[in-house]
Amino acid sequence: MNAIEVLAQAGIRPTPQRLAVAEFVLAGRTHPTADEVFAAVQHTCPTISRATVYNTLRLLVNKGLLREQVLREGVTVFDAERTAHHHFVDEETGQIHDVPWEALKVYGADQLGGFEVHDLQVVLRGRRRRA
Amino acid sequence: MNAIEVLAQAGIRPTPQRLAVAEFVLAGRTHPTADEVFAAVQHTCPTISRATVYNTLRLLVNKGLLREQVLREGVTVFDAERTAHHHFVDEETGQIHDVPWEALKVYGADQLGGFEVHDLQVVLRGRRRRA
DNA sequence: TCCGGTGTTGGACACATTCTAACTTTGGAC
DNA sequence: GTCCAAAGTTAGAATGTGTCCAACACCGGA
Ligand SMILES: [Mn+2]
Ligand SMILES: [Mn+2]
Ligand SMILES: [Zn+2]
Ligand SMILES: [Zn+2]
Repeated sequence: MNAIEVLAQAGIRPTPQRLAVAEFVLAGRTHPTADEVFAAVQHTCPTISRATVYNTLRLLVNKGLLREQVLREGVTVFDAERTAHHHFVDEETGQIHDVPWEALKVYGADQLGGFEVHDLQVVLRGRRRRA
Repeated sequence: MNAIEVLAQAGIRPTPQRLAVAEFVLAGRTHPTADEVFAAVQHTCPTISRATVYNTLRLLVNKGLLREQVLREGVTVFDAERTAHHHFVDEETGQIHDVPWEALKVYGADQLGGFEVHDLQVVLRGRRRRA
């Protein structure tokens, strides 16, 4: 399913700007910031404005096609992977890597009295080992 | 051990400003932002500047007396609890609650090939059940 | 074709944080 | 006790991320 179809299915009118943003952000598994999306999208859509990038990202988040994650200081990153998973943050490069849900087991969350847990993830920080 | 002793032990000259910040931030188990520290500290030290609050917080972090946490969008929060623990973020109030390390068990982190994990925590988001 | 709604744009604004440059305080050296 | 260099503090400027706004452009149905 290509970007046009994805937008159509979500009831989003597929303007060139929205297509450019959606194609970039929904395809990769990097965890780009809004500004990284803006920079990337300018190649295919040179006149796009920062406001439209922010508007489109918010739209995609509200429609459930994209998730926001609070993983880096001072910026929001966007995540096209919508199924539950964990994150490893490389403290040197800032790069964020997905860790599959099945790779880690977390026990005890359902027994935390007083907390109604809507979302849970393990956040790991460290260095990615060079190959 | 009071704040003066803590600062002395870390080799930090105990100015009135630093004492006010340290007394507030090291005592509580809330997870205040820099601005919340600034507001709180003005009661005891009305002339303190934002720059000094930021300087002192960074100093405490660098000396290992305080930790920074990336848990809320757009702001850094500070954490006086230096032993490993997890966090529950109330999505309504923004309040952050500590979850004891022993309350949750995480398995599999040591088998993640390619990642050198320096730090690990479970981040839970949801609503705190009202009593 | 016309028109109202929708989308886009650049710049203004808001907020968190860092930087800067001047001023103040401090703790020895003498 | 005086003096000085180092350390600390300060207000405000600068930077960076994100939102808001008002004007303009586009589009789809009457
Ligand atoms: Mn959200
Ligand atoms: Mn840190
Ligand atoms: Zn992810
Ligand atoms: Zn904590």
